[in-house]
Amino acid sequence: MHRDIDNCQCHGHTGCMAGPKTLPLLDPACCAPLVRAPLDAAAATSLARTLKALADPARLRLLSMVAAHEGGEACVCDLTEPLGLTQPTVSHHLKVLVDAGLLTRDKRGVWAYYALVPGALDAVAAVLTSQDVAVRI
Amino acid sequence: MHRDIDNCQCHGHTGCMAGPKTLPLLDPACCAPLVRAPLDAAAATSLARTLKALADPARLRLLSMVAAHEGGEACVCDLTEPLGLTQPTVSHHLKVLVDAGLLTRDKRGVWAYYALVPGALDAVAAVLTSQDVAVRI
DNA sequence: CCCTTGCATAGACAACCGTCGATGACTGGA
DNA sequence: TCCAGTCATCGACGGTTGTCTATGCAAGGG
Repeated sequence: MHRDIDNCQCHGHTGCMAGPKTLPLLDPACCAPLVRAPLDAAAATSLARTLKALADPARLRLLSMVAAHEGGEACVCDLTEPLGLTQPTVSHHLKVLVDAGLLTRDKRGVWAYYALVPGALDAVAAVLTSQDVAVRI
Repeated sequence: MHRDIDNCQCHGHTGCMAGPKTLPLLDPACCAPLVRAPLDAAAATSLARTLKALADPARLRLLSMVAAHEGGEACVCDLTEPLGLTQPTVSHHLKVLVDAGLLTRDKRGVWAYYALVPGALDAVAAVLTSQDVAVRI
């Protein structure tokens, strides 16, 4: 019943064997898909931290709004009004997403532009799914 | 800039055009991957509810322990001791996962057997990822 | 018919979370 | 130099959550 955590095959998703600092919150969970072997406490805590950042309606909408915005980036003033929340609340949610490694923040002049971290959401999805997937494009 | 929500292509993941009652919490988010178009409030709330059920170390470990257990099912007494939590707490977490549509509960005699809902985690992963994936096996 | 076993529920409590208004910091013009 | 605009931080408040102990309920064996 021993499962091959050691003999891990990474499927090329971001954050796996890609250096020391990429997606730190996801690394422990890397190569240990949820349904293949029991998670140890550390990996569970790490993955839960990332999922907790995602598990909020406002933050999910922020992610999708940033992704759908022209240029793949948006500043706070673009997001406040369509989201229907105050500017401090939007800033707070964006900070949570940045801290979780899901968004990047780029301050240019007076504006702060937020953008998706490429592959971050895919890495979360890869841990959740049991299917061995092939990227089509 | 109009994105094709109407002209939706389902990739065959569970809960999509598969009847009225399968995975109710995921249906609103179906066919609207996070990064393709802005989520409306209802879809965001629905997806957040499912992710909130996942965003806890104990529940993540429970999911993986149930999946890795022999026969793909486990009763509460199998999970309490390795998890290091009391029996009421384990029962509470299992109820949260059942209510989220991620686990099934089958009472046989004195024991309650929990098992993964097939495709439930894959459906969550499919919403999170932007990649058009092909199942290999 | 009792007694043990497995599980769910109820109630309580501390910790955490989402939201707000108020305020401060910084940038770029007039 | 002052002002307007953008954003982050602070402090506060109500609601939610994870955990526990205590208790109830059902099944099965003496």
